[in-house]
Amino acid sequence: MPSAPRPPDLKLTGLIGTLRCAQLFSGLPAEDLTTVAGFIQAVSLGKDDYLFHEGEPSRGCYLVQSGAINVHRVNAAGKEQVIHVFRSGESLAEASLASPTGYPANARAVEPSTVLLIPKAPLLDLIGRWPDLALRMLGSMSAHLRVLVSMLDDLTLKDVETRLLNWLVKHARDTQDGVIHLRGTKRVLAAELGTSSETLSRTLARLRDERLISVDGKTIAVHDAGQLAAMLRHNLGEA
Amino acid sequence: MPSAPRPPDLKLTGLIGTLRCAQLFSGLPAEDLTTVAGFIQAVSLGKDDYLFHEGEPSRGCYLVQSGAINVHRVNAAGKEQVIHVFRSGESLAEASLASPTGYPANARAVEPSTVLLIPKAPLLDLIGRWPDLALRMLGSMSAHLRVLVSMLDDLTLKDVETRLLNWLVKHARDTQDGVIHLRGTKRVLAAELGTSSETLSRTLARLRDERLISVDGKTIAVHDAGQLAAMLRHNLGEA
DNA sequence: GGGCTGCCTTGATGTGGGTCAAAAAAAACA
DNA sequence: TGTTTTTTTTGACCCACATCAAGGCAGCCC
Repeated sequence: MPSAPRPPDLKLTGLIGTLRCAQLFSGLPAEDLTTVAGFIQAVSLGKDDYLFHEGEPSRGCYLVQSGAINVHRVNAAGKEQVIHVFRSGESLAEASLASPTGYPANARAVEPSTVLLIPKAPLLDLIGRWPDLALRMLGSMSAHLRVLVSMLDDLTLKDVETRLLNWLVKHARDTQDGVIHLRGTKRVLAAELGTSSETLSRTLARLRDERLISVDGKTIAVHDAGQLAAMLRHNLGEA
Repeated sequence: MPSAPRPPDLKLTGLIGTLRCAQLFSGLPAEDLTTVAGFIQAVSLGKDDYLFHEGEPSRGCYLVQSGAINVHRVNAAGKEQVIHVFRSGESLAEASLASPTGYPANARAVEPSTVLLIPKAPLLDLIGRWPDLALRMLGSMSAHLRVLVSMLDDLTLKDVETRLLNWLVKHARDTQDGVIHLRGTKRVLAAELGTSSETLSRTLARLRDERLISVDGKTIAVHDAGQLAAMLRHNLGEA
């Protein structure tokens, strides 16, 4: 886990910019922002480097500056279950701050990334001076809880086609033209859906053959979101 | 959701006792405890009464005083997925405090219960004056997160034999002689394990043929819990 | 007794999807 | 540019499990 040293002034300015954009710190008075920038540490990760492992005592929580961090568990059978992929501006591992048992999962960079480590002690200190921060952290954790809860929902959706439809419908809503751009590889998406890249490939092909979507590299175009949703409802209907 | 009015003085004393025992408030100075007791509201629930439903705007978070509250989701296919059963002293729905989308799940009393509603506004106010409370709430949420994460682990325990072994080992621990008495039919157990009664029957038969258990009606006798556990570990080992 | 009605068990069959293997396509690198 | 490396796609195969269907076995009540 190498950390690249950089000219402190430039670094500081960049950091403050990043912090200002993160929902965790937006609205924090400039002077506090500088304080925060003073105690955070930038960490550079190469692809597949681990940021932390399950059970390790918590050093603090993290803010993704660039790249993508895959948070996952390895279940007793040795299979990796993706919990969430965090991208720039998102914060992770808040849960570990107040937990005696260390990090609850593993975190690994899916691509070269830089992450800001926000050490535990000064952060807890800052909460005392700026209680609003606690609220934001609660908010952020409640979002994570929601992610987990929705994963549970997804996992109880039986077949891969249904899970993929669900994913497509959900993500097509975030765009206006129904064109979804994958940020990671398809293998990562497959893992997120709890399947293999082969099966994902086949399922996408099936939907393409039925003219419901078109796929080109990392771009998936949803032709008719309504139709997909109808198909999803239909799949759920018989159970 | 009827709330029973009671003599204010006695009520107050009882409340403060409850609060002092809850990990959320233990250690809070007596005067603050009184403040809290002043703004919380007791709610009495009959069996199967709902405390809140998914999506409802948050009134605040809750502390179970007596009884048991089942927090669950209903997934798209209409199946109810239990997230956790909260019992006296535990707090729930902290996540809803900082979330714009209301409660993330449903909560229903599994038996007659009394719950303390801690209204949102004054609680947020108290956090400002006593930041340690925020930490405790973070801690409590991180515990909830862990529960969810361990549920994920269970759901990914792939085959039925493994899930059944897991169930047997867990339940055999609650008895001294290793004899488990089913409370529902085998079909219900099958549903709990996420399989069909036929497959459960076959799997039980297999374990019986290997002399690991014996089955007679609603009674399952585990001959050697250690051996089952070893088998479970073995199943998990290769994958 | 002889019919019901549930639950459990066993057999036969079909299929979703995981895995191995290898070709095809894209990206990365020299 | 060609060459390696990674990703994606396809094909072949297999297995765990759901599902359908047919008996056993109880406990019922008439």
